[in-house]
Amino acid sequence: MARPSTGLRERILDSALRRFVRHGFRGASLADIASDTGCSKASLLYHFSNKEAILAELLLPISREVTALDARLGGLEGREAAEAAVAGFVDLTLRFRRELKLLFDNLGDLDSISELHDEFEDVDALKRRLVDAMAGRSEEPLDRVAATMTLGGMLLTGTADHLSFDDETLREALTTGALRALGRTRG
Amino acid sequence: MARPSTGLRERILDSALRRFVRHGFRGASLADIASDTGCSKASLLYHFSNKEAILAELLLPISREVTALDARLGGLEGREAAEAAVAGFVDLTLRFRRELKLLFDNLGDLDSISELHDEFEDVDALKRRLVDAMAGRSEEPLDRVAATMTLGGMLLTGTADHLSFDDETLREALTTGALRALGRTRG
DNA sequence: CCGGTTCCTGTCCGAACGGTCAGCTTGCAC
DNA sequence: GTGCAAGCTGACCGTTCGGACAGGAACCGG
Repeated sequence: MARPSTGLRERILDSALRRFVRHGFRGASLADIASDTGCSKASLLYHFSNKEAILAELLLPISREVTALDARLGGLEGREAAEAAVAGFVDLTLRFRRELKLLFDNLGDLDSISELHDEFEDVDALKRRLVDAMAGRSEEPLDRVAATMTLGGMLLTGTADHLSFDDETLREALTTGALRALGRTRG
Repeated sequence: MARPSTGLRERILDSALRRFVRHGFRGASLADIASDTGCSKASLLYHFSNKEAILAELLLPISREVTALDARLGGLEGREAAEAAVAGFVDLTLRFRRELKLLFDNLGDLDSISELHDEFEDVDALKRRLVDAMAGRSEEPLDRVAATMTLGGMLLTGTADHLSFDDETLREALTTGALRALGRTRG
């Protein structure tokens, strides 16, 4: 179970990510993560000041990427916004499959985690802006629902164990499906 | 907060559903639900044998409906299967918005809840069959990804607070979006 | 050989959890 | 009035959780 050769800290993050995604932040206990890693619970808390710090470190990279994507989309309108949002989100989905699910599945818990407040202040508002861009700034129900569907689909697709396709196939399928749902067939 | 006029049991279920959806089954405590309902924690456990029994009762109606839908789709193939799956799932989404999210968000916890085993034995397999039908029994990556996207979109849409459309508008938008994503434009 | 730092752990603790139980109140049948 | 069942509760219990802490082992510069 334990592979003492690699850094313990990295192995802790790896176990924690797996446990968090599977059982949720609250559902995964430090004892679980410790036994999965092959070290003691006290050892976790030597490397990380507390449980939230582990989550914060797992979400740090993707939080930066999501924020950057949000900023990039800020100046775009209509079709440009929609296509850029889809492309950007597909990219994030592929690069951070599990982290993305972790982020959005635990939205409710996040605002009680002070350490993450510096990174993204309001994840819910961020989500709304992403949906807004994906809908091409349209207020039409169909566009907004399609955008929400697309976002939800990405999250589910990223961690669906029954979708064992390689990255490029998945990217192609996600992009095509999203643009279709949004009524913006490619070309 | 408390409305003593209505039956306490119904109010408990109502509070529990809200709390479970917002914080997850594990994340919502009996004390939370009790204070939300306006009664004591002991009172909850007078009406329900334990915490899981509350969840079981909340999920009972939708579990029947999902199982029925699954059975109905069993004999269909191709385009028929896909369209029936979309129509059926859109219907479920509209009728059980929060319950549907509750069901799929807590898949991991469900198999440790013995009381629900009689209703649906393997929720994960059920989900896979639904995706299979929605993909029109196709093995193509695009179809399967689109089906997964559609399913994920329904779940997110059902509880998205920023989609305040009436039922018929939402039904139309969900159906159209799903069929588009699946490459089966209506007609 | 020695003092210090780094890494790691066993053990303990308070808080929060789900759940139990004796007992209180109310209402109703007789 | 009396007995009894239903509805409800405060107080309590065992377990599990996140976290604190003192100390051991290994390494290293002097």
